[in-house]
Amino acid sequence: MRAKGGMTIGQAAVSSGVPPKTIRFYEEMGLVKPAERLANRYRAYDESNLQTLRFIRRARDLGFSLQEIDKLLALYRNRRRASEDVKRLALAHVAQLDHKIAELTRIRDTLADLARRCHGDQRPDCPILDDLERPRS
Amino acid sequence: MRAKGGMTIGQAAVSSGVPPKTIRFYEEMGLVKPAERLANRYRAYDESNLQTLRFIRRARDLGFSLQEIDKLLALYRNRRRASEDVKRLALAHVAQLDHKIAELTRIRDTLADLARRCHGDQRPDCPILDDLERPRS
DNA sequence: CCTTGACCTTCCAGTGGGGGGAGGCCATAT
DNA sequence: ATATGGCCTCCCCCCACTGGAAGGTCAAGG
Repeated sequence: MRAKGGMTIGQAAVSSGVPPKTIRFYEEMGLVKPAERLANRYRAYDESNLQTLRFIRRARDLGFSLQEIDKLLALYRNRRRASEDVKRLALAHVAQLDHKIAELTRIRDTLADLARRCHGDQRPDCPILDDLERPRS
Repeated sequence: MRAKGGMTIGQAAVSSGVPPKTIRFYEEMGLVKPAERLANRYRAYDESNLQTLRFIRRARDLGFSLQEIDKLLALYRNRRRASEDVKRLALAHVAQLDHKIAELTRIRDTLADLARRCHGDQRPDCPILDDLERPRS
């Protein structure tokens, strides 16, 4: 079954860190181009495909969306890219992250404060429920 | 159409901050009990329903999942609840938030560092793409 | 009386990023 | 010959909604 540099989807999954289901999903979404097929219809992957999958995996770990990754891949493959374009994408994502972190932190502090003021005993009085119940103007 | 304390789903939506679609969704999910119906099959809401919807809205704003809100609502309605139980739910959620914030912050710092080291000009060299390309052990 | 427009109703589909599992083919080891 | 296990496609599920289509209901205006 195995050609010289070829591997099945399972091998590619182990080697790239992207599960088989997810690889098929990326193919269906058009994020990666359809894999070559062996005579038995099994998908075949080589080092080049693997590199792409690892790239995607790392980008996902850094929180990029699949849309953003699509753009990153285009830049990655374009030898005449301007690093300016990559940097702009990255900084936009940093800004998104900052926004999300700020939002979660605000929520976290509010909730921690409410919890701090809650006795946490057998009595029913609870500032947390009081807050949830209180109508907002 | 309007009974004394009754309002339509649209009025309830404005007054609670929960959109009509979402109210129906909560009903279908069993998070709120099915609304009373008028003769014309329109859902009817009173102050009590409104209080529940505002409670849910606030809890969602604080990042609780619908499952968690279901538990919070049960505690809210139980006059013999122990504030301990509410506090435990809240602190578990704070812990989740802390975990998420730490993760996002780690990603943010990694990405900001890569972007800082990228020239961001017309040249193709880019530490960000270099990082994404690099195989992980 | 009729139309318009703003409501309301139900049902279906899609979002993002996959996971689980059915039912069937293929490859290898016993 | 058969038992495993990997691969194939296909469809459904998750979360928490959101949008849209098709149709019922109601008040106001001409």
